[in-house]
Amino acid sequence: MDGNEKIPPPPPSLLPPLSFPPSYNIFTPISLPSSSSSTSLSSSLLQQNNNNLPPLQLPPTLLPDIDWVSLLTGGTAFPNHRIPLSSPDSGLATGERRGVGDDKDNNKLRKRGGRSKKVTRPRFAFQTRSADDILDDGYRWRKYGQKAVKNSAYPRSYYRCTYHTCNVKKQVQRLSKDTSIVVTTYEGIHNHPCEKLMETLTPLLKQMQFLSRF
DNA sequence: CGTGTTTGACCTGCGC
DNA sequence: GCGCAGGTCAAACACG
Repeated sequence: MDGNEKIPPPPPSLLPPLSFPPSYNIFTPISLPSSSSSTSLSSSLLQQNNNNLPPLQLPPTLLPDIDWVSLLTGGTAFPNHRIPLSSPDSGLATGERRGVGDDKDNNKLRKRGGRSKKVTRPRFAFQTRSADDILDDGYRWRKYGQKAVKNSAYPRSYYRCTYHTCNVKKQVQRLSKDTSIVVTTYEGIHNHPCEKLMETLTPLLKQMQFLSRF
């Protein structure tokens, strides 16, 4: 892992198109409440969506400030919309359980499941108008749960990043009031580069390095 | 066989 | 204290 690699921030005009299927529209980030449990977070998020749905389909020029360096090195793409909910630590919410390997020593008392009392990881959400529930963000995700949500005809799906040292999770839920809108909530920050983006960018960066010698 | 999905059970926090 | 709702686990299963 070399998140310290010096990757120059590519100018937006040189950015490769993200590999979103044609059905995707531009996403709209949603500011999450700064201090709340995950429960109220979810409900307030839905409330916002139901009552005050911001207009989607932002033109590309109005994309929110995306921190491409952070994105490529394992950070979040939306620093201005990231809401740190508590002190930045290793990132596990209270009562949350990691994989078998890292909690067997001193966390035996932790039980599985349960709602997180305090979310200590940065969370950010955005809406996507899409026919597909899962948008290809370049990372690999493993689904670990699905739950029916009250007052919603559609279940909420829970995903975890499959990178072995990465504990980023995301929730995906389709709005019942507007079934064309998918709300994706990310929790945590990737500690590894986005493979797909790096694949796309590597030739570009090499070319830039080559050209910069002249 | 490795990887990812499905799904019922289990656990916890919160509101009443 | 109890019930509900949300979040997670893990065995079983599917698929390439």
